[in-house]
Amino acid sequence: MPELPEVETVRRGLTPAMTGAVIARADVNRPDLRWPFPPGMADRLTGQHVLGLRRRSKYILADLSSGETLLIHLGMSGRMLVSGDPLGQFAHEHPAAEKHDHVVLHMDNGARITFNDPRRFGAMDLMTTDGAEQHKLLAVLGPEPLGNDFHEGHLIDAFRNKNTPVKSALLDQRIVAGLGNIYVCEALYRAQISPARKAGRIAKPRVAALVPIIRDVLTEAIEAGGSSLRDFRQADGELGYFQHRFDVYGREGEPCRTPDCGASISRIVQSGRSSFYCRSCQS
DNA sequence: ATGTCGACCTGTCGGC
DNA sequence: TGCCGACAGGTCGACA
Repeated sequence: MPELPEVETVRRGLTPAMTGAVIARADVNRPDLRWPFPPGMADRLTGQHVLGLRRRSKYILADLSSGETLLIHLGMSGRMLVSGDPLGQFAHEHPAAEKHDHVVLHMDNGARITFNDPRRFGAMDLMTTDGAEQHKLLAVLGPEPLGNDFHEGHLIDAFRNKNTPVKSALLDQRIVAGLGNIYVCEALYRAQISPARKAGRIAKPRVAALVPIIRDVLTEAIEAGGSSLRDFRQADGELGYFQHRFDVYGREGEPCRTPDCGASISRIVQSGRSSFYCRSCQS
């Protein structure tokens, strides 16, 4: 589920349950996800106050009172389920444990945070909060697409002489950090740029136009609560479940939404990933 | 340096 | 019903 808007949605869902609360107990049910967990992870989490939850690209960062920061990545299939009743408004039962519940945080406010990840491409690590941005996984990241460092000049520079398809370039987290397969497809459709076009062969005004388009797509998706299951329990007890309306992603063979276009959406495979686009509108 | 590709995992779905 | 291949929201690291 996780590109930037989904991760931001998860972060916002976790915040009322975690920020200001204490991790009373941490169950670590296996030694690793994509990589081994850091030594003594359960002990290093237990008893810590959660000072705040930040997001960098697709990573959630939980700052702890110990001076350490917990890094969380959801990989392809990672989910964070909040259960219990942190706000004291309703009496929710904790659900039964499920297969692939790898880490469970029991908060002192009664909330329970369950990390479930069938494919185990996700990750967790601990680092000192001071200098967290130097963590190996964070140090290589490019600018936040919604931040001030992502601007026309940056993208034009990054694309200059690039021989790789623009689809791959936008998935490159060193160029801009947070896009994934869905939102790259959607942004390229709005920009009317073919995913197969070489990044270095797009006219500068068209590259520049991508910047506000990317910001818009991501902002709209965040406002919509992400494009996938919102599988955390809301403060009002609702199980959020939002389905975003895509223009192209997953719409192979369906009609292009551009008025009077009449073409149908195509799917091609680029570096092993599906790209959806309109051959008529995008070049 | 740059670009491509396999690898890491489990689950689901469609076709035969 | 069962088996098999294709595919899935990511990205690291090996290799040309």
